[in-house]
Amino acid sequence: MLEVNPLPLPRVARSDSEAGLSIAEAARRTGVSVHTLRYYERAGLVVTPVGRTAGGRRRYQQLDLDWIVICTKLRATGMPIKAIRRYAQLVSTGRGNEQERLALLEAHRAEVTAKLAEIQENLRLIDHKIDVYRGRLAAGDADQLWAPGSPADVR
Amino acid sequence: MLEVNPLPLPRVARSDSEAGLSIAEAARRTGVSVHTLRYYERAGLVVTPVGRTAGGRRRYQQLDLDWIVICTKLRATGMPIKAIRRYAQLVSTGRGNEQERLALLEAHRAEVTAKLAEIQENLRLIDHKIDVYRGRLAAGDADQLWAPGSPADVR
DNA sequence: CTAGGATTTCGAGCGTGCTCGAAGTCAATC
DNA sequence: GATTGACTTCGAGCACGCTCGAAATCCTAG
Repeated sequence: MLEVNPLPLPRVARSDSEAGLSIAEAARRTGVSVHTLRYYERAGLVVTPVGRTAGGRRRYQQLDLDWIVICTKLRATGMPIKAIRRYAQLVSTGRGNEQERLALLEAHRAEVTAKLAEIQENLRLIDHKIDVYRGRLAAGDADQLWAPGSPADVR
Repeated sequence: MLEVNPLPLPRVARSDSEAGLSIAEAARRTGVSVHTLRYYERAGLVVTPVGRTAGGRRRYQQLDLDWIVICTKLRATGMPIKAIRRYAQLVSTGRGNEQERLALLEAHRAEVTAKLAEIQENLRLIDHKIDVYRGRLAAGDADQLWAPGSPADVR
């Protein structure tokens, strides 16, 4: 767990609405395209509204970036946009819905582990085929152990 | 290949073009919808043309089913339709391209293992969050260890 | 022979998650 | 002020992998 870091604010006036990173810089730091950043915002994935300058430009704070990175990680596990939106809603609503957040995460976790198991299981088929082909090639093309029209296994 | 049967040749018992399973039965046995079976065929995923009755109905043999199951397993690891088509082409072309088949499988294997690693890595975030929420709920809602506006960690 | 269910082809539609483009705004520099 | 480039909104477009539908045909039961 991270420690809360209460001190590091004295430098700049924090309520300055111009403070923060441009969308291009936020994209660079999170590894997400500016298009996708805006899409995520439109899709309701943000917990707290991204700040804006007087002129309407987005200004990203560290918290925004952190949340976006969390979103990308959830996406990387296959969590659908809708589920992330729901989770974001729960988080932004604040305390009192921890039970539902937990349920959402647990449900997704179950899907991920099931998917992992499925992939791993089917990866064995690929490994097996790779072994077969390596064996065939090592033995030389002409020397076929199996007849043509042979078991599906050798395909 | 099947023989055209314009003349009465009632003798050859098993090259009967009516033999084999209906598409509905093939769907039932492979766990793939009839729509998808036809789609896979259109998409060029089949190694050998599925047989037809005189009336034009598909008749699936065991080899066809086996291949379809292989396709579903490759799909389950995330192999794109295009790659499966390429692999099917290589297989149906026959001997002499084992090197390319192997390369295709190895390339896909690399993608799968990378994807697995990524999912597993990001699953840790989910596990961590689940732990946090379980801890929070076990400690009682009112007893928050962290302040509101706390680190992204507790979201 | 007729009814009706299964199957055919092939194009269209759908859900997901971006990705792009047009037209306009903002802001820094000349 | 004018130019230039980053940024804005919002709808459209795209890639993928199915999924569906319409109209015609096949085949079996009655």
